[in-house]
Amino acid sequence: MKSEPDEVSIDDALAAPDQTVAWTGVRNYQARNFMRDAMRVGDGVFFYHSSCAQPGIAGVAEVASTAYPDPTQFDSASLYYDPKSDPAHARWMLVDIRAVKKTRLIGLPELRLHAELEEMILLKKGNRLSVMPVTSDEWYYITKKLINKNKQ
DNA sequence: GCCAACGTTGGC
DNA sequence: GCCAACGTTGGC
Repeated sequence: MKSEPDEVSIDDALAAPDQTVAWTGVRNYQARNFMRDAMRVGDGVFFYHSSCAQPGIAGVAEVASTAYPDPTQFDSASLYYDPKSDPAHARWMLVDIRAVKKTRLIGLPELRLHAELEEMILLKKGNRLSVMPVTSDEWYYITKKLINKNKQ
């Protein structure tokens, strides 16, 4: 899951009550569908920093709630306000995310070095999704071999 | 700031 | 349903 660290960084999430943040602001249907339909409480999440000097995986987190309506869509003062969303049938859903730990920054160039990861949606040309699935093979490869790699 | 890639909108 | 125009994302 991508977050702009200027908005919510892994440090911000770790500092939040219960280390948990609501994943507000997703306004893409595919990304919403992954949160609404595919995520289960306890699923592992890579916390990715985007649109910043050093984009990459910055931490590990987990899904901490089932999907519910994103409150910012109904807040006319919010950047994420969506006047077309009907409160009776909310258009945008989100999940809560609990930060587990900060990791070393694993940037895109490093991820691209590994043939085991070449099918990652994150690394596909033109991908712009802010929420996307990771296969269990990719999850274990990154958590076991990259995150826990002896400090280089 | 640039720009490729993609999603959304809306006229027809 | 098509598709041009437009807006957004996000790495560089």
